[in-house]
Amino acid sequence: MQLLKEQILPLVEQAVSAFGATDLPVASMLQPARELDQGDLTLPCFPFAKAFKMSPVEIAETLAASIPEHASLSEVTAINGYLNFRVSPRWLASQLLNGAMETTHEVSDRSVLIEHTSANPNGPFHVGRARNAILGDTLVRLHRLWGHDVTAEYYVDDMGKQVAVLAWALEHLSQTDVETLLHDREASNPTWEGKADHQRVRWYQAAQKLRQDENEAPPIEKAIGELVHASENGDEGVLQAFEDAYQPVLDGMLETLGRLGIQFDRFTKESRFVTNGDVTALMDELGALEINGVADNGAQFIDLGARGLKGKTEFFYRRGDGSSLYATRDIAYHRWKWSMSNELINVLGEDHKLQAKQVGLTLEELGHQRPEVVFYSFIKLPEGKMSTRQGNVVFMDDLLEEAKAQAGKVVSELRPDYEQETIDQIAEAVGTSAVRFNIINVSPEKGFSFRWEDALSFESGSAPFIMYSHTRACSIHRRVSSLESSEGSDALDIPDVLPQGLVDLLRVLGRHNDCLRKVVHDHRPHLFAEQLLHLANGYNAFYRDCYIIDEGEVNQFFYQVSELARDVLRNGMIGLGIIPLESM
RNA sequence: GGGCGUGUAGCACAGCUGGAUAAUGCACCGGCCUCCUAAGCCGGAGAUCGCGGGUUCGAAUCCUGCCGCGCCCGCCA
Repeated sequence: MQLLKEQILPLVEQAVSAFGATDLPVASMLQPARELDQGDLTLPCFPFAKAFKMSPVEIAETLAASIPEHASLSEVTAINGYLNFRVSPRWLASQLLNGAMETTHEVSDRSVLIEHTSANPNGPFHVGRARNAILGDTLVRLHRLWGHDVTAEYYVDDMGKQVAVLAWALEHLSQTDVETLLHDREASNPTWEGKADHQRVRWYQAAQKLRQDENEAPPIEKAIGELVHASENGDEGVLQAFEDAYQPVLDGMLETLGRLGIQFDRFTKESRFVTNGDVTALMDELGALEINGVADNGAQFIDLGARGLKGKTEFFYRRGDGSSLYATRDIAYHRWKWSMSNELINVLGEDHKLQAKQVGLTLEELGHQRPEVVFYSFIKLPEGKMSTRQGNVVFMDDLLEEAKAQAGKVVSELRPDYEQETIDQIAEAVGTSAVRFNIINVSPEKGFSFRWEDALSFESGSAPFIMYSHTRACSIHRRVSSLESSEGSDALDIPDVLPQGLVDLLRVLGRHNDCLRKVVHDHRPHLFAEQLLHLANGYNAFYRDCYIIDEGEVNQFFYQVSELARDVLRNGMIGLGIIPLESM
């Protein structure tokens, strides 16, 4: 609890220096207590034992006796060698209600560019890709909540083999060809008949099937190879044909993402860096580097072994025919990004780790910084990995429909008096929020198996649990507003003894911005999801212990705490992409 | 073979810049709606923190060796 630490650190430092030791890192040793029933902050005294020639238990006791009383503290105790500090709930309440949470935000003029998702536009958005989008968008939202200026960017892969395959298929295969080729596959869901991503992916899949056929493949490979080659050389006609092929697919994907509340500020096409000459200039620069190397056929690489890369150290950036590679263009893209922003964050799948390292080292070689990268492990189905090519996927569109249907069922049971339109709205909000939360709730590096039952859980550890607490606060707000014609007393009267539920809520609120700070700096949004669960839980206990409206009378102190919690909940939910409904 | 990541109750998952009784949800057992939304609240039971060594006053956390799982090791994207 930074709020408390600022107050008592000088007291603790003074008490410790009274022992005669001056250069001890008291500031970093004074830490949040893990055992919350023991206090809010703790100072383990074990490291002092040697220097002071006393037992930790004695040190803690001596220190406890020498800490003066302070408005922010209700209790200082020594237990088993720990010096524990308990915050004064009254002090905490007055701090929080007087805007302490506003001022703990970081003041910064940094502009942050977060690139995420950037999925190849070759088919509908599936759950396997969802971790990138949800993680990335949550980072965007949380940085904004913290006060950063953020640009969310999608890098459009508009010139690779995947788009070439799509373009080729749309040009050369008829609907009948496609359906014949895919006769043994599941038919496409009629719900999405009008959605281009769902339609065109069939062409893509059919082409992939043809490419596996020994007899059919050679001429197709040749044609596709020529297309790729032309695109890499900046052939505008081919690039235009590619765009015509993928843009409707991309639009369909973005529609799906929009339903999850995910939006982008900018789309940057890969081909841009080829056609504007950046890639050529980059390759010339790389060629002049000391660690540049040339292969037998004229292909060029730089040797990153001397820069700490292990394993295969040659990093190829130019083919024998002089054309660029994906990674080369990625480096050009990053140089451009550095010209736009002073902090770069990329969200990438773990399969990109090596590539990201190569790109980062190369950027450093060119005198740039490397971007920060958030890696995540793939989402699998219980049956195995998802793949658009093999058709083994759960489409996000289907997941969201199912989530909405399940949520709708719950709402109709719980609120039989609601009208259908209201039920639909709530169900949509609950469904999409639950899906986001289910994915953001676990740390990115951890493997994740998608399970319907988890994604559609609407109970305690879920988004609806948080949403529900928020609606309770909203309900109170509505009632109080309707009761009060004029504002109540202005001088706030904080009672001497506060109910436990209230104290616990204040403590959760007191830690809230500590959590957000850590989450934004370390790129670990799942910890913020956990914080919001604690906050919702804290609000529920407060709600149980404190009757804000008792026999028609509004307890102003309770109400202000409720309003603060409502505001923090709301902003936190927006930060996670959970929709803050006012009733449900 | 090499590199990176991961392994915590029946299931899922937090904690990993070393610190107290390892947190939370699901499932399981029991209690709470004549009072602000019970999608809630309270209580109970459930864990040799993958296995073996080491460092330390103290190890889920750091080091090391095994084992399981995932990803990567293209002049593909």
